[in-house]
Amino acid sequence: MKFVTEPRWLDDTQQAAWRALLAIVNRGLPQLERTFKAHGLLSVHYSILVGLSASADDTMRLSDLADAANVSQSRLTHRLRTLVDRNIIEVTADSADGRGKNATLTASGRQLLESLAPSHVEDVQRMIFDHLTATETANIATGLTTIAANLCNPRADPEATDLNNPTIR
Amino acid sequence: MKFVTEPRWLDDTQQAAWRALLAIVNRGLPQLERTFKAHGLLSVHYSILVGLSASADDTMRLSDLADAANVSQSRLTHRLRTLVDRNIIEVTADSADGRGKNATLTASGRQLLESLAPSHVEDVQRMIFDHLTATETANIATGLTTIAANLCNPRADPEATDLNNPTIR
DNA sequence: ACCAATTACTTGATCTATCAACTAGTTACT
DNA sequence: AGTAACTAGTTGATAGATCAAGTAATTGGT
Repeated sequence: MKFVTEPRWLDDTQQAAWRALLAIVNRGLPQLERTFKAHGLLSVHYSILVGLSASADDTMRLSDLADAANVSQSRLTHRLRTLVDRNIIEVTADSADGRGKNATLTASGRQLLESLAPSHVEDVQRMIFDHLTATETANIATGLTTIAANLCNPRADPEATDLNNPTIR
Repeated sequence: MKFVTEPRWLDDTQQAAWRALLAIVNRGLPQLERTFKAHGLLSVHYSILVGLSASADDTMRLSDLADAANVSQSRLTHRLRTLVDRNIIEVTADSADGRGKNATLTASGRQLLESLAPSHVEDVQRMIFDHLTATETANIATGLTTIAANLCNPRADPEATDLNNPTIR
């Protein structure tokens, strides 16, 4: 006798949510990419600029920036090349920690971000929020935020979960 | 005097929703990919199998299949290669329309799908729905479905919008 | 019946993502 | 102080995504 558990299939509501999410990701997001492509950039580049601009001095440690932009360090390194070459950001060695580097938004980088932002937010509004009531938006924000909060950090050690913490009393 | 409209910036709620969505896409979905990678497949492949299995006779026109899987025809063609080579699906010319082709799930293809599905839905449950109440799930389903319904079909002609239809009366 | 326009799908070039392996600097332990 | 383990970031190989251009069959207008 085998003890295989019956799969926890998605119910109709879950299916609808999941299918819709996949549609948004696979059809919607590529549309947003095109706005950036028109400027020779990717959405990753935009996320990097946004991440930096959110910092007080437009400067961030690369590892923190990767985290803010939801990308791996490797991917950040690769995508950073373009931005440095075009003088959109500058990367300097960290004086305190010889391993670390800091990325800073240049003046023209900030200018670029500010020129890109309006059309991007307009794209997002048209694609996403124009179709929702304020209540629906709030509901989605609540749910998605909860989900996002429970995603483990890609940079975090897989072993670092405390699932195996028995808490002996 | 310039007539530039002030950008429709995202409010706090919208920002939260959008940031959470990006986190789910950029951190969560790659995790799901890994389950498929363990079987030498991509999530695209899985979508293709799901699309086919949803059809009555496990058969679909390639263009319909691309639509069901939310991918371009080109991408479908490229990804189909693996599936055909491994005898997971079969592709045959359509007798009625000489241009068209039909993809069919083979017996071993269906078997593969059925072996993959349980771990995949478990992944989705753990990542998404385990963190939501039934009400939250329903709310998200409603909102995301509305958004998805308003995404234009990637296969549709960009000129085909009726925005320029003056409706002279 | 003809030919232009459209549809269905494929191809190949180019760019992007991922992953494992690598360098180098830092921390912690003894 | 010496060294093992860890952290920060880079690199390069491989594979996937995208896009424009291609082939071939079909439709529609005259």
